[in-house]
Amino acid sequence: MITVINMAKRKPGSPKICDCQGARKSRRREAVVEVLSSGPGHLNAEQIHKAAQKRLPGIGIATVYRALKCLCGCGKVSEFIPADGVARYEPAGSRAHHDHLICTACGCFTEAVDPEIERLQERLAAKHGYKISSHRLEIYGLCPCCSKKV
Amino acid sequence: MITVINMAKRKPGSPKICDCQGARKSRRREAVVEVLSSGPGHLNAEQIHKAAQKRLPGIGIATVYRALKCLCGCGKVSEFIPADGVARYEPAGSRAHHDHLICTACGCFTEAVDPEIERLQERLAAKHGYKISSHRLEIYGLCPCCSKKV
DNA sequence: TGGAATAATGATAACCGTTATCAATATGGC
DNA sequence: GCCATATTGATAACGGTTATCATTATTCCA
Ligand SMILES: [Mn+2]
Ligand SMILES: [Mn+2]
Ligand SMILES: [Zn+2]
Ligand SMILES: [Zn+2]
Repeated sequence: MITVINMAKRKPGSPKICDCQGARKSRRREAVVEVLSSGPGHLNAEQIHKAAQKRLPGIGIATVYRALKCLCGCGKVSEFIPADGVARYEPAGSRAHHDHLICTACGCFTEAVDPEIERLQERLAAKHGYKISSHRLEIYGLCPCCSKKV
Repeated sequence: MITVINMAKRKPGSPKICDCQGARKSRRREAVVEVLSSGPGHLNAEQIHKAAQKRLPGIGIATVYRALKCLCGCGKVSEFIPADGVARYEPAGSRAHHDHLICTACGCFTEAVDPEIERLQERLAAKHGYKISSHRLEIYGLCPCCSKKV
């Protein structure tokens, strides 16, 4: 689920949300964006931090978390939290919605979308009188690679 | 996702998994089962602890967590972790699989199943060469009650 | 039935991902 | 350059969960 930051509730003087919100530019946020857009998707904060340190050796983990919140807030990045409870991040904005197949053996992520499933979710929600704002579908199992290894 | 406890890896002398596994009977585990089977579903550990204390005033939170792990391990209870990261528990065993509609306003849970969605998930997984072991579908939005209040 | 073996328990420390705090630093408009 | 303030890094705090360990409860069998 994408963390939506409520702009209205921000205290004056607190950090701006992102470049697109009139905030100042910073090399750290740029580094985080570069890591996300160049590396493989579905990285967690620690992995992003390590990758960012190769570009900016002194960057702290708190700054990475702040940048991620920032970038999620303005839609450049999307966050999702799989069953292990550790948030993963992937570039968003130009990328379309998708669900995830997650391998229980190697932990890899495969992106997938079934338009019919998406439609049926709307139907299911409507049947129960719900107005959908978002959904989360994760399928756990063995990826093709790990299936062979058994 | 149900936490599966690997019996083969248990060290000798460590607590047995559950009554059904040859473990000793205990009033605390019984109390936790009673709370789960009598109360509303989708309670978290803290809520279960409070309810259990009304039956057994001295019961500790650690025992509740142990009992829940126990009961999940032998299939009497199922655990799922929604987007807030806090595990919820509901009686399982006799109950069939279902997905959840979760209200973003009041936090209530509605259980729902669409057989077609279930089938299409299998198809989607097969299309990507996955062997499904489990899945998680959560739909977030406004419940009928909260929709009216806007 | 009384112990011995050991499983279960409660208190609490530890853990881990994440967020808050705060003094120091970087940025941008003038 | 100067000032206002946004950003930063170090680190403490947080919240849910798990590990530790001494004490207590349960089971089994002599
Ligand atoms: Mn993805
Ligand atoms: Mn349920
Ligand atoms: Zn795999
Ligand atoms: Zn509601």
